[in-house]
Amino acid sequence: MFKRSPSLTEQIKSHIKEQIVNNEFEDGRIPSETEMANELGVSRTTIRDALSRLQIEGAIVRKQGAGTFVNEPILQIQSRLDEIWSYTNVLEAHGYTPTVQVIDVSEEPASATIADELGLAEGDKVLVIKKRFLEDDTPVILARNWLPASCVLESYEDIDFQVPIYDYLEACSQQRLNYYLSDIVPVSAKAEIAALLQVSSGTALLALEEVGYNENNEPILKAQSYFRDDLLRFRLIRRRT
Amino acid sequence: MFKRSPSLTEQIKSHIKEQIVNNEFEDGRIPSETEMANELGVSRTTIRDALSRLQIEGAIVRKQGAGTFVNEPILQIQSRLDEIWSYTNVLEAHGYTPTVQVIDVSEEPASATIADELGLAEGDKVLVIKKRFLEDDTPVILARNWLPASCVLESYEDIDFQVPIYDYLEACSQQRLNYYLSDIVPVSAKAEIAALLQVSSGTALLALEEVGYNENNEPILKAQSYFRDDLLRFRLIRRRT
DNA sequence: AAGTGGTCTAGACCACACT
DNA sequence: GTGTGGTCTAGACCACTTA
Repeated sequence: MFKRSPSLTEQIKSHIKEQIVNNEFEDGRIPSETEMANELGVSRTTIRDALSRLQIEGAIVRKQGAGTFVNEPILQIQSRLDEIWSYTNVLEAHGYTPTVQVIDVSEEPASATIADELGLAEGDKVLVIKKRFLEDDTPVILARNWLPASCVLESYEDIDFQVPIYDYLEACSQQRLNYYLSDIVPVSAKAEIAALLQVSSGTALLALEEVGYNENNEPILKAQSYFRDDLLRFRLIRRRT
Repeated sequence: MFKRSPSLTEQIKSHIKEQIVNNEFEDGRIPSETEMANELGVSRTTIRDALSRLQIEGAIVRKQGAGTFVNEPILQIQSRLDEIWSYTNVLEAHGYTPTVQVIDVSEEPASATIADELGLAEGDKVLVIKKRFLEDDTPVILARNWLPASCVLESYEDIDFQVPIYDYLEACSQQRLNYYLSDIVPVSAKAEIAALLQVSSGTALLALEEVGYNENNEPILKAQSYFRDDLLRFRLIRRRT
């Protein structure tokens, strides 16, 4: 029934996830681990691994002695702040069909702050990319990215900056963006930003100030993003630790 | 070397975590799974379970073929928004020794919004608790909680509301708070809130608007919190999914 | 080539929840 | 008591990194 690659566990995870979203389980109760293991012809360990991954995602809850259940409220959330990656995808998940505007691309010497955050020397060249995400001519997100010019292999005029920044990084350097460490900051829109987002000056906006790291935990990217709270709201699950 | 309870896995997790925080690993490299299994006299599965939990916390990274490593940048973060639970603990982690003020406790009929969010009928009694968290007479957090009066077993005048709200819930009802579903909202401080947090009106504040759920995914608590961004900043890790 | 983490099996016993 | 998820074992093979 299942092939070798991707892993059995991953295939079974997808299989169960599909049944969940199709609402195929009575009362949100998922069959017992032993039952599924027999049914699908794999060991219970494999089933358990698949369920563990779904549990981490928040799709299910397990209750010792009682059973495993679909986690309905959490499945409803469209934009979990800890899970967003591409802004385009976030907007699509909200039901928008977004467009991306590249406002400006320039090469600048690194300020002391940016040099410090990216592990560069002050004055080293950095590439600064400004973008705007809109839906129906209404701006929703404003983003600014800084990355070391040393990682840019080709002339940047030739490049399509509409692709997500991490795709660009992977393509033009040998770097792979692994995770962001983000500060969550409430701000009052200053004139420049207010104009670009078409809100009145002083409007409360949500901002992310973040540094992106590669797989060796080296900083490779700084980003600053502003979100219109009236059009896009982020959510989060806070679990007991 | 290890006892039966808590589980072997949990003991080994703590054991490794302790070695990590004490910086006992050369170059942040953790011994191989096989090595630790032999060393500690348990099966490799048990070691792997312990490491998996540390990985979920973000304390380590595993690289197939290479090894397991301490995740230094993530260990540095003091206030991860997805991990906070008690505000008192958050402030302590920031190096403060906070005090808690109970501003007001009252019983009110539920508005339509609150009734809807808590699964009550409009007009049902709810208990409203307002608190303020300070450090050295400087207010840092403002919190308001709504909970169904029906779950309050005793007269609320007798109760010490300084304890975290989830402790109170567990004590006075049979409910256990399992997780919050939180909206992250940037706001401009209105006069009343600005006064209580001692900031000027219009200051950008971070707010959480959340609903707390019990283990059966039933809403049992509504909360609204305001944070002074200049004194307390939340962080988050955004991983690739 | 050697060593690492990733996957998978088959089986055992325990702790807890239902009824 | 019966069935559930939680823990744990011993062993096998695979995929990948490193030297």
